[in-house]
Amino acid sequence: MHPILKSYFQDRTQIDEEKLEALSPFFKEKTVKKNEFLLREGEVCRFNYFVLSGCLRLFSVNNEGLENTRYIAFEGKFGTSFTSLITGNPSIEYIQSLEKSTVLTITKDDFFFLVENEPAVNKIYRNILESAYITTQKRIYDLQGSDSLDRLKWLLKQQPRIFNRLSNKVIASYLGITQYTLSRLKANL
Amino acid sequence: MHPILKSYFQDRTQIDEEKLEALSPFFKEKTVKKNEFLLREGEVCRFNYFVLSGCLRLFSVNNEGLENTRYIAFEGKFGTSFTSLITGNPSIEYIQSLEKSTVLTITKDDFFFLVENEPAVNKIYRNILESAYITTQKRIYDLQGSDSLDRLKWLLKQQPRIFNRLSNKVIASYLGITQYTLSRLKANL
DNA sequence: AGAAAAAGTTGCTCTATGTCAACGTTTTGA
DNA sequence: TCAAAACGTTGACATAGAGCAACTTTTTCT
Repeated sequence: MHPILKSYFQDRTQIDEEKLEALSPFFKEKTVKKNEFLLREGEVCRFNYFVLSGCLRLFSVNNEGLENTRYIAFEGKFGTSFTSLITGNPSIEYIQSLEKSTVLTITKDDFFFLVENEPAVNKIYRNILESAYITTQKRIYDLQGSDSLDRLKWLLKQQPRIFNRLSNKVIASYLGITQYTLSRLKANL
Repeated sequence: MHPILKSYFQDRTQIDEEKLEALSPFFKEKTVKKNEFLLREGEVCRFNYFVLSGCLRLFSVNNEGLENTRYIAFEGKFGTSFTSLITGNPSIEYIQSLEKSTVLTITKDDFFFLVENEPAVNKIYRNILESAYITTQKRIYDLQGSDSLDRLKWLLKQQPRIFNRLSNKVIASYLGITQYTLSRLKANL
């Protein structure tokens, strides 16, 4: 098993080496170019992705054609459209690599089979959902109750990788503001 | 076991009657007055709540003293500050009843004990987290990418109970707008 | 039932942020 | 490596929604 995924499991479960190796074949390594799409709006999501290097972003396009970014998965994180994966409905969001990336892919069926039958994967899945809950709770309150400058300051402090590695356009779409506003805020920091 | 909670389990798991009855003693019925607080900001959350009648809201108060509502749990739903329950950290949000309500309470320790040891409760917890994921994904995109009127229309269609049973003040705090704006939007619907 | 408090409405004004256009800089890809 | 495209910045202007105040209506509490 790839050492980054191995650490991920060992940090979150008490799984033994033997079981870890048994999980390994479910994950296939895949290289994706910068800006490549792993999922488009309207498609049913069929994979869960674990990022080894690079990063993936989850975003949607609203009525006016503007992009809104919901989540960035950096190296050492799972990232997929769980909503589509869980419901089997077509995705309302896109998955796109923002850098040349390497990911491990596991199919939806394999993933949920392991969730049901392998306690360590059940635990991992619970952990993913719990982490998502915690970060989105904060995110909803931020989007409802903070102005752009406070959101930017928070990003700078709590998510420096987003600020340092990604384009202004993506950062703005993550903060829920235009690139123009972001550019002005940065000039006044 | 209370019939509403029983249906909740039976709709989501294949648990048998005997096991259901074994779970029953973990849940204690509690009556709460309208506007009563079950959790305040800064307190560590110690319970999970299942609403039998009435409703609970989860909200926070921002820097300027304005309330932002994140979630409303109506009858037949679990509602608590899972972030505080999971992390053990003091809550950043309040839990308040908006109507005279009856809830079943289960302690944090009992709840997580059952999540680990009773497959049906593990499944229920997974289901709660998955539902939260699905609704908050949509909510983030709405807050980022729709204007107030579109959010109101969506609420009207998708969450009529919120629109019909709750005060304008609460509805506004759920939509992330002021009560003034909501009042004007309603006049123009 | 009736006083007091809370909630809702509406006019006026203000402000943060969006929109559009122009222009310089960086990145991309043949 | 160089042209084209994408990205970033900034000014001028537009606008959705906030803030405040005055007033009416509804709810709460004793």
